[in-house]
Amino acid sequence: MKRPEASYSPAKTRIVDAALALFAEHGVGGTSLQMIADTIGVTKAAVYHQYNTKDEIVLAVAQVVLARLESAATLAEAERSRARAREVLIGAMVDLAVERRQLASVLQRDPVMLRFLQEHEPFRQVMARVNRLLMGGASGAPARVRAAILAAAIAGAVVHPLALDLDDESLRRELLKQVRKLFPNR
Amino acid sequence: MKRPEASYSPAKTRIVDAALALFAEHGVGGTSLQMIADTIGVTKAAVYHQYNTKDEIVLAVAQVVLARLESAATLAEAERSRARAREVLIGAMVDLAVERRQLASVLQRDPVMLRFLQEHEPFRQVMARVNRLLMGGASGAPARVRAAILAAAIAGAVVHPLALDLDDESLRRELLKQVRKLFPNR
DNA sequence: GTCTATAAATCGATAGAC
DNA sequence: GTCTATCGATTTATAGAC
Repeated sequence: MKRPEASYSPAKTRIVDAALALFAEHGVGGTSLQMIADTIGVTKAAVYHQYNTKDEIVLAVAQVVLARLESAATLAEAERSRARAREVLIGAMVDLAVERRQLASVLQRDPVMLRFLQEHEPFRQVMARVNRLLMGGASGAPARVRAAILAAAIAGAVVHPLALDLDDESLRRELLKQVRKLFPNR
Repeated sequence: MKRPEASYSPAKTRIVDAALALFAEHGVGGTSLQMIADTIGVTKAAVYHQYNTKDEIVLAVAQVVLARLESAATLAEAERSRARAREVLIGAMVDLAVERRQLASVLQRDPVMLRFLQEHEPFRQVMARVNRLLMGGASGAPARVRAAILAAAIAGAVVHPLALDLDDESLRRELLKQVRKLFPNR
């Protein structure tokens, strides 16, 4: 990922925030620069002054989203056992997903964003680290499917209609509790 | 949902098939009628002769996708116990998701499609039946979160990068096995 | 940083011939 | 059913003033 030099100007921050909200609602492909400009109350030209292309905005949004995931991965990798590492990462992923529900949604569900993550090497590396941690040392079909379920469940459940009217704390607790059932050893 | 009268002409079938594939790759919002026309080798006007608006195409795709889910729900509702009904539905959902992976993906993950499902009453009714079956009679936070996890995990895991190179049978078996762990009583 | 103005391409959608 | 041709709106993107 990018260095911590990723300090954004107020203008850029407003653009990224607006883009994230719009991406969550209309999808990346269904969000135009005009919509972003209207949301923050400026013209398209002002947006283009900060980001030269739409792809750069998608990139910036992806960076914000993945930065927290990466720091969670780094924290998890510092644990002594693989089981502890996985536990820490899952906890962080649940916290992140619940705290900013639409953020997780955009990251792991939007088709355009998923393509972006696969095509940009820095993102792929973060996802590879996360996947390795979730699989906990194994590499067979059970571990792969379990990791896929974990990632999909966390990102998907928080924006499911059934979870919409749950308060954050209830959702966080239940999600963490039930997701732990997926592991055999307890 | 619509009556079984939903028999499509060859032309309409080609359009819906192409649209489904493109929706999965670029998202609904990122797919134009030109892209659909190019994929099946005709002009936009030919597409418009079958469907008067883009929304009608999205509707047709949603109908194809939800028709199988609805028949699975009907089958499940015929079971005697709620536990059996849930079991049957989950089995059908896993089969459906694995068999046509991108189909499940588009249905439950695309932001535009999700909006569509919420705004059209017939779709909402099917989803309400599915959710009721997944919750198995309960209505509290645990049941809600469990149902949300189930739906998100099944639809999301089948298109997760870690599951891409698994053959259908392995994926189906593991997914079903692990998803069952979410239930306390066994 | 933000604006007006505009270019060039593409969007969804329609008319009418075959 | 499919085509050519076109409309008006919207898209990404740029030039240049303030």
